[in-house]
Amino acid sequence: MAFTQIERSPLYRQVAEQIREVILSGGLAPGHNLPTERELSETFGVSRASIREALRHLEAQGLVLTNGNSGARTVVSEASTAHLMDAMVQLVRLQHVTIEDLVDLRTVIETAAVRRAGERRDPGALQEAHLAMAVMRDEGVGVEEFYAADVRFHIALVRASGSEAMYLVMLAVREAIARHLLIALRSLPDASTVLAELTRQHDAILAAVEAGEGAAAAEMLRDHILNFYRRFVFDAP
Amino acid sequence: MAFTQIERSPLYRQVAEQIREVILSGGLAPGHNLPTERELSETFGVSRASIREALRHLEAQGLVLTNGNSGARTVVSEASTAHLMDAMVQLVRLQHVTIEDLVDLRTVIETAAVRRAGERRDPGALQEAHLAMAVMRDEGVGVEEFYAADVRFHIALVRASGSEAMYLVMLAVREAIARHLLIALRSLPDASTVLAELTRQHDAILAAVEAGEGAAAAEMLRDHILNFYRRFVFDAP
DNA sequence: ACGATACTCGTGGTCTGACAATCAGTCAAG
DNA sequence: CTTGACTGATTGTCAGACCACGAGTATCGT
Repeated sequence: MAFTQIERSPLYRQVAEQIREVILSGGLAPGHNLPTERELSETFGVSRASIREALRHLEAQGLVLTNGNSGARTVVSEASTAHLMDAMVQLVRLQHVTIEDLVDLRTVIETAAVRRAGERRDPGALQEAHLAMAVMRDEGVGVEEFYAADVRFHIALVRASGSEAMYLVMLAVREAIARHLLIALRSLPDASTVLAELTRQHDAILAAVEAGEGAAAAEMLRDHILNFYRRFVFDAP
Repeated sequence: MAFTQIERSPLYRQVAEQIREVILSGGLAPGHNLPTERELSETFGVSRASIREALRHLEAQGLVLTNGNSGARTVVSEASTAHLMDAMVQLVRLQHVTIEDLVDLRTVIETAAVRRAGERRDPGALQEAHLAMAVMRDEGVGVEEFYAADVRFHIALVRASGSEAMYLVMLAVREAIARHLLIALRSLPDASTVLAELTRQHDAILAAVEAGEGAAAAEMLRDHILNFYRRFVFDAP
């Protein structure tokens, strides 16, 4: 008695699974061409239609990418964070995760990152933060530009922590939050004074990081984030 | 001079995008049947092959799901975290993120979560943690079972924080780490003493949370995680 | 009247063969 | 040396067909 349930999965899924495994195991390096659809069709012994469905599956997972044009080979994709961000955005839009939760998570990750950034003082990433500050300091800056610079600033801080994982999750979280944040910023009555205040806080945080005072920077950052959301986002649905 | 790149996207992508947007906007509730492929083919004015490729795309994104068997309708999926986890696992396997980074992120999130859990003391989630502890306390428990219970324990702690976002990211991070952790556990020379030590630490952490001493729990948790990885994982590639 | 059996119909899964649009070469003409 | 046309290969798309399967529905024996 060692009978086991027969599992039936469609061909396209089996094909996708095999190709995925090869790519993840490094058997197919990023940037290289996949075999042509007709070749795959022959080697797997299934029709080209099934191969194509498998490729669409892999495409959605960000593992291969097609140029959209006819006549261009399908290629193994570079490791990309785009669909991680998509996945998170999706969960938010499906109401599985609330904005409050995301802001909470953002605060946790970002304060921890800033604390580390204070110890490392990565000049490259901090340089990027300074560039973003320059944009925000500009008097006549529009709300959209300011927001873009704000994201760059905060992302640069996390990147300065040296943790790729935190950086990734931050990207995803920011993307998921973006919509709400922009709405809040656009509906500000006296935008310029608020933006100036945010800029001052940014300045202080960045200075603390560069002085190696990570803990102080983290403290300011927490207030910076929480105050903003409490004042402008959560009350304005 | 305002030329913009001409964008050409295949039909299957346009179809997928439209359907995706409808689902995310709530126009198609989870659990409901999608129109049949032949109907979709007619309403979009494209062949069934293109419709199917679009469906494979959505399937990979976790938005729809097919029962695998023929003769079963395609259905709008419940919001699921599975492909968020997949996305993260993928990035790790493609060497875009190191295990050290993930452990770092895990520590940050988990300590923050425990701190909150100490304030809330969610009885349901803590009950789950106790159940996991019972398994780990069993003398004759195997390494695999212990690991599964360990994951349940830590996940329960994060869930007790009440933050869905942290819970999600923790799930993904744990999944991505799992492989390495299991290898480390399996290769332990004197497993039972190590497991007993881990269990004692778990006990102390859980007790601190239930006593409302979140900060103390967070401190112990940090040591618990970092010590383990330093001793058994990082040195044993 | 009622439970079991057989049948029909619609669905997704798969295949085939075809054609169009496009790209990467090659190669001759200016 | 550049330009343009030609060739072959590749992806994108289509129409039409068939199969396996599940859910009703009708039929039949009791």
